[in-house]
Amino acid sequence: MIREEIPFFNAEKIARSGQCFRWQTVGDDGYTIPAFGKVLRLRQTNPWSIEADCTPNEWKQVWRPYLDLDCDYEAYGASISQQDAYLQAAFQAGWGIRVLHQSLWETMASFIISQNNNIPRIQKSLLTLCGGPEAAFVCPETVAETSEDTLRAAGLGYRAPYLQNAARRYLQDGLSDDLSIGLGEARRYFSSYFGIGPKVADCICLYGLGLKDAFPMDVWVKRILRNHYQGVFPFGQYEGYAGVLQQWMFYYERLLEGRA
DNA sequence: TGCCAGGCTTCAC
DNA sequence: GTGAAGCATGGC
Repeated sequence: MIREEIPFFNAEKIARSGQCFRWQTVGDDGYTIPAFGKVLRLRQTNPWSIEADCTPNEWKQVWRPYLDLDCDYEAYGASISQQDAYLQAAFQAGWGIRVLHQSLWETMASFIISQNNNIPRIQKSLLTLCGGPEAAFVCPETVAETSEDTLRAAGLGYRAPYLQNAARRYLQDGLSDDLSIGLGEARRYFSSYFGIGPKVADCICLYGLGLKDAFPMDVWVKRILRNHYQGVFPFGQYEGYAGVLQQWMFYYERLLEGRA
């Protein structure tokens, strides 16, 4: 059992932040977290500490990187302009939300399915595809060989061929979690997939590759930029971590609308 | 019941 | 390059 104090971590908000779709709640303060073929049981014992049921080695090798625990999120928050009342409020509301570093394939598949979709339905489709809440994430080999009709039956609708195509290219191009690539090249590469556009490509860069300059613009974020930034976010002030701010704003906006 | 959803492709202009 | 239509289907 791991017991650790973490200065900036809120499991409940992370689970509701729309970056992962397979976390399950257990009781009031517990979560089962499937990732990288393993399942972690994690409990938030108070606002600054957690318990997790894994070995110290697995904690260090798998879960600390996945939860991005070596990154100083307080410093990101402290850098927010005092003049930016909206972003300050989003930081307060999103306090404890870290940007998960997920497996590349899981991120690709999850966010291909997410397009023009709602979060409960994304979760349901992934549950069906993976075969259970704690099952390993469906692998690209399986998706590549599954019939399009079967994928449609999992609730993917018109996204079924997009996912199948992505699985085949992932395999053909020999992708893996070790992929090392810059943001510009990654955006161009993933946008070249049939069914992946600018938004999903940025989700892959941010959550799957840990490129924190990626800034996924979905309908919520576009609305925020319209209403609070005259349509243009000040990326220049937040070089290297604008994607983290995007995560807090996304969560905050949905919280205000009663959706988080 | 109708609108919406962590958008994208296609086609007209 | 920009804008609108069409897409599947459950959630609210």
